[in-house]
Amino acid sequence: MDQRLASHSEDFSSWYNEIVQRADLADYSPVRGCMVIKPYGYELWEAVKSGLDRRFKETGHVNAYFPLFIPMSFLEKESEHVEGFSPQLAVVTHGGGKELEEPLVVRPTSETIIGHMYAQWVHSYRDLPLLINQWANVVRWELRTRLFLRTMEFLWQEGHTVHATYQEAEEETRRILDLYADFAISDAAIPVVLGRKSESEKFPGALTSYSIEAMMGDKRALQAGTSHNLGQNFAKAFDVTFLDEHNETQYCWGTSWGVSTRMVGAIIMVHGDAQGLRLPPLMAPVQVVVVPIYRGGDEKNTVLESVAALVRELKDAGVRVFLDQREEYTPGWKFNDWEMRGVPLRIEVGPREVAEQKLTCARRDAPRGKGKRSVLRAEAKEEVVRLLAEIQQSLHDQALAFRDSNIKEPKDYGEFKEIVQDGWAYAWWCGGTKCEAKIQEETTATSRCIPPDQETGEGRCIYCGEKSSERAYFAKAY
RNA sequence: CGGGGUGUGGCGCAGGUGGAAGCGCGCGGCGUUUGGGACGCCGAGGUCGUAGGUUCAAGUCCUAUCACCCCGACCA
Repeated sequence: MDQRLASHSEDFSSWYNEIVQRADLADYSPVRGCMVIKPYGYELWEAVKSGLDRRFKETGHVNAYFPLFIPMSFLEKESEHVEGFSPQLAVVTHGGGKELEEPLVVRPTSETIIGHMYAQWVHSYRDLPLLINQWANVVRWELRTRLFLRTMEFLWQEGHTVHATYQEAEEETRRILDLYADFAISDAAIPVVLGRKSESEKFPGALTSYSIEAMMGDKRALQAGTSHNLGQNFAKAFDVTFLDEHNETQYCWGTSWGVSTRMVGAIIMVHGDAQGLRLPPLMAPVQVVVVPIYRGGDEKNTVLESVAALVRELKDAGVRVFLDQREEYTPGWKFNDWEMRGVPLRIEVGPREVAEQKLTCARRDAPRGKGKRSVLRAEAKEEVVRLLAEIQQSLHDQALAFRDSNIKEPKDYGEFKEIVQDGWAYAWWCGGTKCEAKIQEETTATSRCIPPDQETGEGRCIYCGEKSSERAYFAKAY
């Protein structure tokens, strides 16, 4: 096998496809567009899950599970929703050897079936808010797929809440958006921008959609999470009503929000470099790999003994550490292998280290060959914990610097067109669907989101020149 | 669905004008090795995407078909 990886800077797309497979994250399935998530990749997903799940619980949400199959008629109850999703539906028409009276849709998202249940569960303002999340798989018949970024079946969480007022629903939508951003930034070390989606980019059936957007290593944008204010659309379609304090029947106000296995793709594409993955310590299945180095049998015993104590000590400190004792590979081979798998910190222990009571630590976030340093054995625990925190921060800072240096504010449309060929544009925009469609047609870039709380002001739409009160990010997106 | 490309051991590939299926990596065994992708010897592994056709003879030529990948449109 050619041991070099496709060029990160020149062929990002191939680099991504190769690294996903070579780092053992996922594999292609026999079914087009689907993927097999391998243990190392699944551990990454589990890190995403636990980071989010903890935050959901802290904000009062509980988990539940709704069925995979949804009666076709449910989808049809909300017109924008069915229009948006019908091209992407997988439909079961037969079961038990017979044609079904009503086809069952394999859920592309669960607003409808959850709306149906909520109609039965909610009666009084005292039942509100209802804050439920589910971890599930969904299916969308995508035309063009890519491991983790867009597969026909993917794993995600979908939160579905109902509230007594518009205000509460809007607050929930924004709370979750902030929660997503906090997870992305603090845990995944991905600096995201957040904001409102344009009319054409919003979720089918929503009043308002918000998203977090991240810049990948090739400067394209990736929507890494969405939060929708559904208004009363689904409540009206499914008759989700409650009696308020004045004994009057009201429709509930709903939200829904999701983050998927795509987040794993984002982690790969934001942090990866020419050598392979670079995982933020908080996400990394293996935070520290220990590579023992020895020649003869005597050395081996001494080194392994020393290393065993080190591993125990780090484990006790709560560090996810792996001892690479494989006999069939040389240390050099292991260095490359673990660099490709993105392990944040590598510790090399040979006779030299044992004799000097030291460790050699190599940071994955530093340029290749530059991150080695010597650490006193006695200070191993403290140093490792400190280094991991430093690496977490450094990966974030590198991604932030990269992102910010590739976002530019165009003065005119000519400049805009150039900017979005290789970066993001932050530009005044009238918000018009026509302008956006034209921009997409001429540049293939789309609006990513309109940040809230932007400095107020007035400008001219980058495309049509009309007076505009808001700016939006525009970029080519995945 | 439009445009481009590729199908040959597990992976990456080579196989002008038809004439006994090869190379590298990986894999198994034995031995020597081990501080940035070690080496030697032996060995296993392929109905050349599929179906037709031309021919004494097809990986190679013709026809059809399928799959996958890349670039767009749909999308988390």
